[in-house]
Amino acid sequence: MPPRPGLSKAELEIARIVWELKDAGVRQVFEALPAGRDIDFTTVQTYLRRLEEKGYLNVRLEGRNRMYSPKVRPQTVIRETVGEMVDLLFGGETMPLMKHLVEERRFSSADIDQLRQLLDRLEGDRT
Amino acid sequence: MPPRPGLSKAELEIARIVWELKDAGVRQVFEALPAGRDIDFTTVQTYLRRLEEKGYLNVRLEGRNRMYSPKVRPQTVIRETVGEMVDLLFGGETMPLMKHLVEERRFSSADIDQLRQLLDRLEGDRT
DNA sequence: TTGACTCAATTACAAATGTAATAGTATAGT
DNA sequence: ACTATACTATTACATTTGTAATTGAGTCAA
Repeated sequence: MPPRPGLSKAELEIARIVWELKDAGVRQVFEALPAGRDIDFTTVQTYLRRLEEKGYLNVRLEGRNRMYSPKVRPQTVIRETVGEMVDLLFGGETMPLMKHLVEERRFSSADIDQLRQLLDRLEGDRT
Repeated sequence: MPPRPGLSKAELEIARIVWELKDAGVRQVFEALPAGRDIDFTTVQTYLRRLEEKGYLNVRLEGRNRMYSPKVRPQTVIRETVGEMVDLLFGGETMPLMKHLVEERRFSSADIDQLRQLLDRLEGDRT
């Protein structure tokens, strides 16, 4: 169903940086890596190239340099990735994942309130 | 942090079947595959072997046959897998994922109610 | 006892992934 | 013009993953 090959972990990590920067060359992406993420400049290059090959990024030549920008929206990638995980871990059902998250991950009271509001809005929209 | 190598998609698929069957030989796992999942018997064998090598399954000889059973609880695998995905997609924050799920995946009114109850309980327990 | 089966064990192998070295080319400073 | 810089492009390579063929050994039916 996804018209593109899936992203690997490392690719996803790099894609996120490009989403954030909107438009960036290898160097910028490289420098935007979180401190402590020890990875070679040329490795970042490879990931960016693969992201482009897979259809996730646009490339444009800025002089001699390649500038990368998002082609597929984060939301789309998120939807596909989460969907796949729900299939794999929960046989395609979302509720068990929700349950897991609510029970296993820590939420603040503010978070809980926010979630309640989300639910209210959701129900409102549907009715 | 995870003391075991991660699971690949195919391995996860097979692991889920073993969790369900509790204790099963290759043949049983093979037969428990969803109709339409076209995969060779020996491939299932390979996955089971790898799952054992990676420390996710126990093996025991039943006569001449290997019987596999879960060694790591589903909950643990789920926690690790979801955690990794949250890191990768949302920089470690759970709320954006919750938001995504609520907004992008379809929930029935019953689901929504159930979620509310979960939240109530959560808040109750904490207070 | 000889196939037909059923399993397990071994081996295979291409594609994907994580990671990088190397080589080539333009650019900017001296 | 020459060299250090900064990029790009090409190539590499081990590991993991998806998938299976092959080989060997025990078992059952005829």
